[in-house]
Amino acid sequence: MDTVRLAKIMKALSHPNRLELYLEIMKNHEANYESGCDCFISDIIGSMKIGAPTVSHHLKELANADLITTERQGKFLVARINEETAKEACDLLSLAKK
Amino acid sequence: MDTVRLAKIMKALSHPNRLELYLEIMKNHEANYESGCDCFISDIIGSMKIGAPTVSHHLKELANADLITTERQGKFLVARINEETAKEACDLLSLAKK
DNA sequence: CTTTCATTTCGACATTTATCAAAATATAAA
DNA sequence: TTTATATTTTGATAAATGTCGAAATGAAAG
Repeated sequence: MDTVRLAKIMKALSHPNRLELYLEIMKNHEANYESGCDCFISDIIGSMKIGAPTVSHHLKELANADLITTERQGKFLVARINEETAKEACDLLSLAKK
Repeated sequence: MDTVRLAKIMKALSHPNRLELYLEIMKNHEANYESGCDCFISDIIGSMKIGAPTVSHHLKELANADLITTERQGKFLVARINEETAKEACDLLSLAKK
């Protein structure tokens, strides 16, 4: 992985509200992994301190960094964690703790 | 670890030049771990695309996020990786790949 | 078809930030 | 003490960014 791409991933997680959004999606991801349920953005928006336009903007940045994927299901938007990207970023940081 | 602190760590690694600086320190860190040598900033500056003032600024941000520590040795500045911080950040990302 | 609800786009604004040149400081060397 | 080298501070500037309100779009429901 090149430096620019890794920096992009880090940047996507560098803002408190956006990181919180990512962690929230991750929480749903883990909770619903076996049940097969999905993470609906509409459920998350209510619990966050920022408005819907800003959430939409942050979701695009997370998706643009390949940290999540999104898909529309009818009226709603569903988000999923891209495990591979998180793993790549983590692997690089891991070099420091060897 | 709280969200704000983790975001701060990510932010410190979110700029290509600053990330490169961190990785460069890490490289020295690993190369010199056994020999006990240190990472001299003066050696790094020449190989980077940015000037000394900017490097100094980035080092402060890395140190402020607890990603590195710095110490003056005579004329020179020495940087060391704080392994614990990298591990914390990595552990959080690891949640995604379980 | 109209209404309602979820999401996105647009336009704007205030804040942050990366960078550099120039000056200042710190420390070693001559 | 003077000179040379490494780093930091200051001041300034251009660019990026997070946020919101209002308007637009997509899709289901009545």
